[in-house]
Amino acid sequence: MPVKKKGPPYPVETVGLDVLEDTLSFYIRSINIALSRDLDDRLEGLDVARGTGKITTLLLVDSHPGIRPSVIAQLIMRDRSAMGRLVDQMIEHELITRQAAPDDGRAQELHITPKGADLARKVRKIATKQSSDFFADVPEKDQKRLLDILRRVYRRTAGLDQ
Amino acid sequence: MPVKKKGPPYPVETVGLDVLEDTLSFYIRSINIALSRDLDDRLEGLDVARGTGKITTLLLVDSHPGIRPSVIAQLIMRDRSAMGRLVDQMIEHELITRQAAPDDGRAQELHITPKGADLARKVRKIATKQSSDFFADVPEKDQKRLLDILRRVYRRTAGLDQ
DNA sequence: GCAGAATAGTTGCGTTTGTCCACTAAAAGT
DNA sequence: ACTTTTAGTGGACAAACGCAACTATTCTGC
Repeated sequence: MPVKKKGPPYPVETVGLDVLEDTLSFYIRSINIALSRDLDDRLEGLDVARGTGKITTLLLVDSHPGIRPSVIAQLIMRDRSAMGRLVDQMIEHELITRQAAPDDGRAQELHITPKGADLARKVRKIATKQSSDFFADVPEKDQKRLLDILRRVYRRTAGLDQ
Repeated sequence: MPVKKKGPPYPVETVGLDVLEDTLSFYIRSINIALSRDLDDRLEGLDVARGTGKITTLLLVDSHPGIRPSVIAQLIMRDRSAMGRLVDQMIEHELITRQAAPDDGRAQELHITPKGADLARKVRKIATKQSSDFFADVPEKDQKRLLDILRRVYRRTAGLDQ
């Protein structure tokens, strides 16, 4: 007579995910969590940690001198108040500077500092490496495909197209 | 002589995303934000709102009677304390119940309540609909492909394979 | 040139969320 | 028996985000 094994009624490996099994959003959400953790680890101590929007901001300011907070806000899908706080932080860390836009009294222009430019260089390396590490065992072709699809979805969602 | 137009130095539609342009993680993160918001809207008032892990928990408990908190925790990539609080909440809302596992004094078994089962039905509809709505303009074939790829990445990340 | 609408940014507030750590109890390993 | 591992709990803490209200500036239409 077979002995009834102990242990959870549903061992993790065997649990079906119900309808979520076929739901893109579930995977996106989950992978996002893992991705964020992994990235945070790699950014250890780089005063750009918890890099939800800091990274994008840093890179954008670096490659688009004078870019405005509200533009970045839209790209990273945050509201202006959240963006403002982000900018405050980064100024505090001396990564960027803020000045009034010469031609529009309401707006600001952001610029990178030397320290910020330095960090941007490092971050670029880290970000690309993490992305390729993380998806390393996905065949090259699929990665490209994935990238294309997601880019399109993103652009539409962020209101960049049409 | 062309008049210098006013407006941001870099209009949103034209901003390049620097290296992030080709970084899967960036898109995943961004799409995740949009996806979460959209889902929250659709769950308006369904006391499973802010559905980071609630939805998965609800569906899993519904389809796997007696499943253990720690198993769910691993699937949704949370630590046990976060999971515990989640369970508390859901019990509060009378969606699930908690009882000691008969064969293991440390463990618990979760079961769905009628109210929870009801909600699960609704949530299943909503979750699948949102996922297909959101990715509606991605060709069917790509969706399948995307799903396959992401599922594999997820399973590996959650430690379900190997 | 003026009134009203729209836009950029700031601030306060509240809420949520999650992580870290320490602790208890039970089970498994040796 | 002794030690290690696993399941779950509870507290403290921090960070992040969104909403709403408010100011200042610019734009639109008349």
